[in-house]
Amino acid sequence: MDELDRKILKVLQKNGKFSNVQLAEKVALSESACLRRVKLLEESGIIERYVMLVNQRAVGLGNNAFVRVTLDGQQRSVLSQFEEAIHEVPEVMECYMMSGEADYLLRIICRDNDDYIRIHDVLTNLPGVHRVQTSFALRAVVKKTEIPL
Amino acid sequence: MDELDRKILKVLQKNGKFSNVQLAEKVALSESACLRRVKLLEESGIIERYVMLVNQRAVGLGNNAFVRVTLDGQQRSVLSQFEEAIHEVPEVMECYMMSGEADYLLRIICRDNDDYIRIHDVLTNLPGVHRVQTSFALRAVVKKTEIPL
DNA sequence: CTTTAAATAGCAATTAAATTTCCCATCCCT
DNA sequence: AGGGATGGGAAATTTAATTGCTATTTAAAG
Repeated sequence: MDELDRKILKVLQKNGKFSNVQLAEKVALSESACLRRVKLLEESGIIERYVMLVNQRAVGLGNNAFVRVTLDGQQRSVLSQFEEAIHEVPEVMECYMMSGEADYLLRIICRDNDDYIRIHDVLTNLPGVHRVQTSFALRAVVKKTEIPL
Repeated sequence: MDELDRKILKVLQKNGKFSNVQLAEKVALSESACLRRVKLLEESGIIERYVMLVNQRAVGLGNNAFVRVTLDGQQRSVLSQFEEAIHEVPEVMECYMMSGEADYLLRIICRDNDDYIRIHDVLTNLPGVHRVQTSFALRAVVKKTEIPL
């Protein structure tokens, strides 16, 4: 990964729709060389995938809630049962196993209060869940997918 | 937004690289009709943008930390100064204004402990910052960009 | 330093594919 | 029945991906 690769990644992180031709121009490289590099980045797994981003607000899912989950215990079986189950909850956008107080931290999205109640209920009844505590986001100040290179 | 639009969004959220031809086939629609719908979704702002996702781990930024920030006060000027400044910190992937305890919750990415110390220092010295408390993610269990439709 | 080998860039031509446009048909709601 | 919205098909245009080869650069070894 040299400077050119970083340049390519930066451009594509901003706009994944650029054609190889456009990209080549932006990074000041020939088309063939540029394509070669992109392919390598894809194969190496540095480039994970290309996606389209939907505006949460525009589809009525503008509310973000952070949920701290504590489990009944920390045995491997309890954890993996919970983790398997959490994958199936579509409103969970992120789920991290945490150090400190709670066992997991989730970001979930919801339409409104009633919707949250429904999801809260789902979470509460997931296997191994002991306690869930929620904090609501009032506003998203920063929301990026571009990682600094 | 009817069922067809949702179908289109679902497909494109999974893979933003599909050509209109491929997409049309997947959602069982003619190319022209499909293109028309995508254009409308783009213009309406429901489709926000297309991006390439980099594998955090693969570039050495595999650590996620959650930082709760409390400010000196809640006057509009304090908030907006902080918010403006936080935009300039590249390691901050998400920043939400929160209800409850802390004023803001951030997700930041870092290389390692030393890197975190550096970033912590940056955050601490942002305008208006009173206190920062960090929790580390030990592992990412779920990390999605697809919102349920 | 100089030589050599490997890696990477550039160029150009080919091949293939996708976007866009236009018009007509159809469906649906009032 | 009428009008608005949406779908289908196909042609025309534009654009991009891919390839093979040569030149150049880089890095390592002598």
